[in-house]
Amino acid sequence: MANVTLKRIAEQLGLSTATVSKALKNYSDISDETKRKVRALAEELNYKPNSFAQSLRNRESRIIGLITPEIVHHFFSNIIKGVIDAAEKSGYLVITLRSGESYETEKRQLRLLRDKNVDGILISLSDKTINYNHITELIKDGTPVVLYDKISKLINCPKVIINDRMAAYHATKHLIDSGCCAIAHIRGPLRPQTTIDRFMGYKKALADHGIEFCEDLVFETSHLSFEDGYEIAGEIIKCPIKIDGIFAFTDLLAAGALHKLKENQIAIPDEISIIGFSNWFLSSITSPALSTVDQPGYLMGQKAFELLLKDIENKKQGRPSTAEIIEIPTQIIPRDSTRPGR
Amino acid sequence: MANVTLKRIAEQLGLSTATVSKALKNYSDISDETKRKVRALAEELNYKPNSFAQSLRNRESRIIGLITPEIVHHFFSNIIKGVIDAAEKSGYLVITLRSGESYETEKRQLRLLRDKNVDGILISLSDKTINYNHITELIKDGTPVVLYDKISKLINCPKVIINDRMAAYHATKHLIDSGCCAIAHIRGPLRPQTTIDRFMGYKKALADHGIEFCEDLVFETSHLSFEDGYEIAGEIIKCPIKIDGIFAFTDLLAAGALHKLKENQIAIPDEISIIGFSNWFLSSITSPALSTVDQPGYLMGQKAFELLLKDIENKKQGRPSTAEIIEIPTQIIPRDSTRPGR
DNA sequence: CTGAAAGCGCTAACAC
DNA sequence: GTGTTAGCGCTTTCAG
Repeated sequence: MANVTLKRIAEQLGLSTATVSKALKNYSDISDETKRKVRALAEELNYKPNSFAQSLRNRESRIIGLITPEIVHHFFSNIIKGVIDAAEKSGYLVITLRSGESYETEKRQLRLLRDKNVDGILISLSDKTINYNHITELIKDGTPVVLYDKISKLINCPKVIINDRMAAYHATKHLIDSGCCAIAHIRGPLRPQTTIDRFMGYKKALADHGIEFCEDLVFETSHLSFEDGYEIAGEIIKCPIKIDGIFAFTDLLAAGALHKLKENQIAIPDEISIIGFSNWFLSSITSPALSTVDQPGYLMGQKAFELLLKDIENKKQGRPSTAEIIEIPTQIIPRDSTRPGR
Repeated sequence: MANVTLKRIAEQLGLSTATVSKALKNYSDISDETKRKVRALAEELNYKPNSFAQSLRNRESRIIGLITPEIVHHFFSNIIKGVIDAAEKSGYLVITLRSGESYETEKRQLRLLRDKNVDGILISLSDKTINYNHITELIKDGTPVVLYDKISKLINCPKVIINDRMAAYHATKHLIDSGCCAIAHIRGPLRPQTTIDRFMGYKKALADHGIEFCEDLVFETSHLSFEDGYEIAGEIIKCPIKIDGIFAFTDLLAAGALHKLKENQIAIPDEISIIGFSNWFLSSITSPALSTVDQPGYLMGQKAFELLLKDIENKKQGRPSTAEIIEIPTQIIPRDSTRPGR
């Protein structure tokens, strides 16, 4: 039962632990003969280095932390997958934590990760995060941190984002190009940057195409749920202005709206066109299938890890963080809820 | 920059590290006065114990490993969430790994986790796992392991499962009760126990209700994808026997089949009724909404962690593993793709 | 009540 | 080529 340690191997071979350690690490100053013997015995005894001892010595855990607002979520689960896959390839393991969009939870989890001495942290800010001291202090104390998706411009560190403004611009333009001229926007809550950016993109697209912006065509929701989309579509139907296009903040809202419109025998895309955002799986199987904006979560996760790895290396070398910002390109996925553009 | 250690606190206070350590741990043999002083300084210097040193001493990491076949997956992501939430409540962190249904990957990841000295491992077997030595050896070596969802009866350890056989029985019965008598089954690949169990449940339900089992009504698929469901529905339509009910192995298959049937103007549920399995989110938003079997992933994840925790405690106390098996109840969710039963 | 000392298992600088 | 030594930071006897 007693664990196999370097010491044990050393004793059995009449060597010192130092020699055994070096032999296993293939140091050049150990004779081939010794290396052979050491390796053979290590193999035989099924030796495994004790990771705690290694970490203690080397001051690195080869574990990183990942904080995500949600796990059961098409976009975020793709990010998680991207991070975990990329990390594993580079010899890192990932501790995942779910903030549930709570500021307090986010703070607590950051502490948990720091207490575990993870080598770095990836975090997407919760919608309720109003203050960034918990992050900036962490960075100041030397923990590499990379923000992904929901970021704050006030934090100086590497980031991976999509250009929400541009993506929303193109989504809106897609509706305009296909002939819509009274375009509603179902937006999210005021706080997160993504909501603001998508709203701005929407406005800009209207302006650039000579369509007057109208406050009454913007519907705000807080839950980003199917039900919310459904409800709001009810308002859209009743709206005195005859709306012929909808750009929804997210696919779930769009799907809910779609459902309501269908119930009301409104022809889609001919009477009203709809475009969502995120390219969730569900958008491909509604009928009609939802046009949307693809937001490549997996890629985003990979890139986020790569940035973090770079920063971890920088720290090791005593170099400063790069604070590099990677923008992941998005893409319009035209399906059957919008008409072909010209 | 130098990290705050016990030693540093001890020096500043003219105490020994032993005393400081005990004071912080509130040992009864330290004077209140000393405790007060130590705590105050620790607070002031923002002392954080070094987790590597602690782990090395205490031989525990308070980290567990979780291997899942997939991450972007309604059911499994719910399990992950359940595990992570439960673990966090008990002071454990979770390293998640994705086997991607590969036996080799699964083996490698088990090794990674063991090398990191995690306190225990939760694993759902990949569909391609044909040999269980990698698991049994781990258990023999003393690592607490709990299997969830995709298990093997040949491994003796705690498990959390759903009663697939029973669930499938009830799903099939639901179709029978609503008047179907030529019921097709879209099943998964041969290997995993879940496929076999659901198939058995289907057969048993037919038998118990005087419906003859017919080989030709069983369609096998390997991908469990929307497309596969779509393809197979094509075969179902062409089938010489007039099928009036479909029990699909999973919601995705059912949704694909639904789509094909609708394209062919087949009335659902009147001409053909469909029931899926898992209660994925998507099943609630198809039209008609899919009847299905709810498989509570979140609960499953929680229970899996609880069992693991018990086993970790058992190991600490030198007691043997319980090998307890928890069966999570499932529930039929009747929606609009089946008729109301009698 | 407090401290000295040993040691968890590993690594690296420096001798020999 | 190999060994000695000195820790990494913490916990826990066991003395005093």
